[in-house]
Amino acid sequence: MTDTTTTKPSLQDKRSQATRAKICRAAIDCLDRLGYAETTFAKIQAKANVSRGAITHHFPTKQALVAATAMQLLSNAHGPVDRPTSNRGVLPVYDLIMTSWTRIVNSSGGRAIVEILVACRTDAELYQLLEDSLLDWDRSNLALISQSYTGASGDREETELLWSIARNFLRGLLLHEKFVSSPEYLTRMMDRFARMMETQLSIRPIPDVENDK
Amino acid sequence: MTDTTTTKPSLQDKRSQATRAKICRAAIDCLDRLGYAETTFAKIQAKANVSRGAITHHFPTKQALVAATAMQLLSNAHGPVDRPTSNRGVLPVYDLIMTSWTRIVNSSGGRAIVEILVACRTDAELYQLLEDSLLDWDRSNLALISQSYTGASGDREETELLWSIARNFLRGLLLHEKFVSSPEYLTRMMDRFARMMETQLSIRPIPDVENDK
DNA sequence: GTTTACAGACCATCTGTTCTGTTTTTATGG
DNA sequence: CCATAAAAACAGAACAGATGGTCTGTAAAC
Repeated sequence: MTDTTTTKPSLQDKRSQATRAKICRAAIDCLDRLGYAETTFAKIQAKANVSRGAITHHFPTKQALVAATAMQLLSNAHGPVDRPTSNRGVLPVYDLIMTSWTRIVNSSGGRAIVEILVACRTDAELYQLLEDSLLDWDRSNLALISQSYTGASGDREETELLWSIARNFLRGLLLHEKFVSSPEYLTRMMDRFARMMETQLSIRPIPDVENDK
Repeated sequence: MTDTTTTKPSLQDKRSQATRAKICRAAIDCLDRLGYAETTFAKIQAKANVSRGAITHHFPTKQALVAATAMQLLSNAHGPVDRPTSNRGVLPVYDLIMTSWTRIVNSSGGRAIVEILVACRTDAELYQLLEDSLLDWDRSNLALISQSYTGASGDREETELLWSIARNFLRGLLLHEKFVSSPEYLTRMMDRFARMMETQLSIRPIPDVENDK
């Protein structure tokens, strides 16, 4: 469909991708505010200011639309791991956890992703569309982390396990957020978890850049 | 509605609560297998073998039905904390985590609860019905834990924070379960997390039962 | 005989999808 | 360069099916 060989960003493709992006952006907002079930064609249409026909033209089915939205979200979700806020060096473990929460998980996109993950559990069609992509993202995300961080044992799987644990905790926290007794309690939970992770995970010492093989 | 003063379990009340229980049981099954949105009156009706009228008689709205189901589920969700499998003494921390996963969170009821929690985030009416009950459950659950376990500092809030972290991790794990690369990886995650918790949480030493004040 | 538990028809509304036009872009050919 | 046909992007009406909620009727319990 879209030419991946970087030959020509033809006018038609540009227009097409523009509305496609508008639709996905509206979908993210709906998923965040309304949840998967209430994220309907009508709502997206109204939010994105596009016609019904435009949506159905680009996405044959609701699952296809959500799947496309998920893929776009995932590419943005490598965030604080990919580029630490300080331009040189790697984020301390404590800040990594905190930033992942505020910038990634507890954001509009992060909440949308959780809605999609939950939907995948019971929507077979959506699951099938996303299975491979999500497994790939998971792998690359873990690989990215183990480039900059390491567990006490130095084992790579150890690092990946710890980061998986952190991610799952943050996602679970999203479900609990509305039922936390006070906002400060949530802050303390985050702090306690981040301090616990500090004892298990640390920044990987400089890998001697020039002779890495 | 139901007489809480334990005066008379009248025949009518018994019949009423029987169908009510049948409906809730069917709702749990639907929530687990189909998710909140697809948990419809028709599906519940078919699964529970009751008439449409019976459902609407007991539960005026879908949110009321799900809220009632949630309350019933919560009372069962104190599980391994309440009664350890070994008849005397308290479960080791490692086993507490493992049992909570297999018996509570990753069970039909546990998955149903997560569906409800997710729905609460975007369904204002459902949230309102459950807000107080869920906060109460949270408090009593944390209180129960800090009776049998304690963190390194001995501080009660420390214990509660750690257990909250564990619960949120387990719930997050539920969302990730379908996208884990292999079942063994999930086992290793559980093991790694449980071992990490072992270093932070421990069984509270005998509280000298007679003079506790 | 009055209240409660249940039964089932009824309905307005919404949802995903399909289908038929219309406009814009692109490819073609002179 | 322009004319023109084909294809793609978009617009919006139409529709079948499902869903939550209401309403009337019936049997059981009190």
